[in-house]
Amino acid sequence: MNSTADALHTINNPTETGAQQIRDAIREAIVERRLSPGTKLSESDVGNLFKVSRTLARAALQALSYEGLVNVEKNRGAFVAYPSPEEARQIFAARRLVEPGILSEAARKITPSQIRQLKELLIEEGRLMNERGQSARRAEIKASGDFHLMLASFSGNLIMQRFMEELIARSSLVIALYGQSSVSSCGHAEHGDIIAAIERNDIERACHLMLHHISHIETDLDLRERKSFGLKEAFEV
Amino acid sequence: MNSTADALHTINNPTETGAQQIRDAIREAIVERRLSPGTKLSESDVGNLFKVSRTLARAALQALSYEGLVNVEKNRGAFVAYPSPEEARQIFAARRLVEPGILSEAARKITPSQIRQLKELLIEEGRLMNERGQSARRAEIKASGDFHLMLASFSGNLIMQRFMEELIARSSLVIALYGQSSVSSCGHAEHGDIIAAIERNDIERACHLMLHHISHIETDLDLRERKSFGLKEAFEV
DNA sequence: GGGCGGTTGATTGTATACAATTTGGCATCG
DNA sequence: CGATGCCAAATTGTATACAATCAACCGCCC
Repeated sequence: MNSTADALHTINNPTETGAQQIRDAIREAIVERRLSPGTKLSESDVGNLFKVSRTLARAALQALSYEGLVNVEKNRGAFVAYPSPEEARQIFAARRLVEPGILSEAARKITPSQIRQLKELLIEEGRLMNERGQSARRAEIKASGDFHLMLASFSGNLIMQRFMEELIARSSLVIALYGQSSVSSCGHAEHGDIIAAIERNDIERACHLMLHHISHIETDLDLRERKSFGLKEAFEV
Repeated sequence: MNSTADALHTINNPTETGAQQIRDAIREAIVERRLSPGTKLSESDVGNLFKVSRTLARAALQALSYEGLVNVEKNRGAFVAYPSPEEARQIFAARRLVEPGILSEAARKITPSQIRQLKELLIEEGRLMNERGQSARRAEIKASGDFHLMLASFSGNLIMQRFMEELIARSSLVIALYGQSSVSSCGHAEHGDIIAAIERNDIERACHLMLHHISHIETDLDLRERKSFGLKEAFEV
């Protein structure tokens, strides 16, 4: 769709072995919320869906479990992760812990061209915000995350970049589960403020804004233990 | 060996499927430097060694590649990771970025019992430092890393804990490759200073010490580009 | 009628078999 | 004698087959 954002995901090996393509496809489906948390991903089904053997399906699911997007339970199967409120809190705590540092590093070495890329992403994000439809909503979610990912890539640290990719993907899952308003919208303005602070080289301020931004996202969640998990209990009560 | 430290690694599922045991065994071998960076890990060999099929061997190697301890090259095989100087720098940059935050969080909620655990680990570390022999050296390396891992576990954030495990393991690889003096020794005193700072609740100071500690470890590396990697260039010049 | 145990079906765990790709050597040719 | 191209061995990529485990259902016994 937008080549600038997709470029962020081109950190893999040039040649992708089948399993990785499947992994990427499923991850995208999870992050874009086409697959609901808790959904069972049976190896056979995945294999049939992608026209490959269980071997590759299994490998893809294993890979996703390392990223925390899928839980595989021994002898039970793989399920789209269903983060507990506690897990959700830890994900955002982790983001508060690392994102200021990433932002500082990125801001320190950022080029005008890169600032322009950030602004383009911001515009794209705004455009999608005003569009209607599921597909636009998905793209908006993705663009919103890509802002943080782009900063991570500008930091020049591949390890932190990979970690951020994991955190952003898991955040998306959490928002899908516990998000209340269709709110990621309010994040848009904050992204703009952060860019502005970076541009005038006010790193301190940018970090401050980033922390608030992350907390705002988290505040908008309803993290009460509504574990409908055991659906039996829903009828027992 | 020492149950306190081993407890740190018991964050996995209670039931381990074969591949995970193999993964753990190989990881231990890499981290303890019984396997040199660059060593080829053929699927058949690994399978024969552990008396399992290639399927499980392959799964274990895949898992290790997600942790950055093994590189799998398409159609070429798996090799113990051979971090470039640039990768090494990024690993330590990542540690400087996250460890102060982890330390702050851990110090904030630490209990007297946990402080005692840290001290015990420190004593164990000192004991091993004065012993002779390869086996003691390995245990010392492990104990040194366990100090950081224990702090991460005390932070109460499983996500950061897992990330730290990856960083510590990869640090060990880097030290194996680029370490000069048999130096992790000097780290011992610094660990003690950090504990002391935590104990008198001087978090600011503890973080400061931690940053210096990490930098000291990195300073002791010889990160010059001796990439015999592209061996062509060795003759072109 | 309700709890209990075995049995069946489905799903995962593991091993083996086959296909594709790479690597090194050998023969051939310039 | 050196370079090039092809062939064979070895290794990885993928699919299939078999074993083990789990879940649900049914019948049985209390």
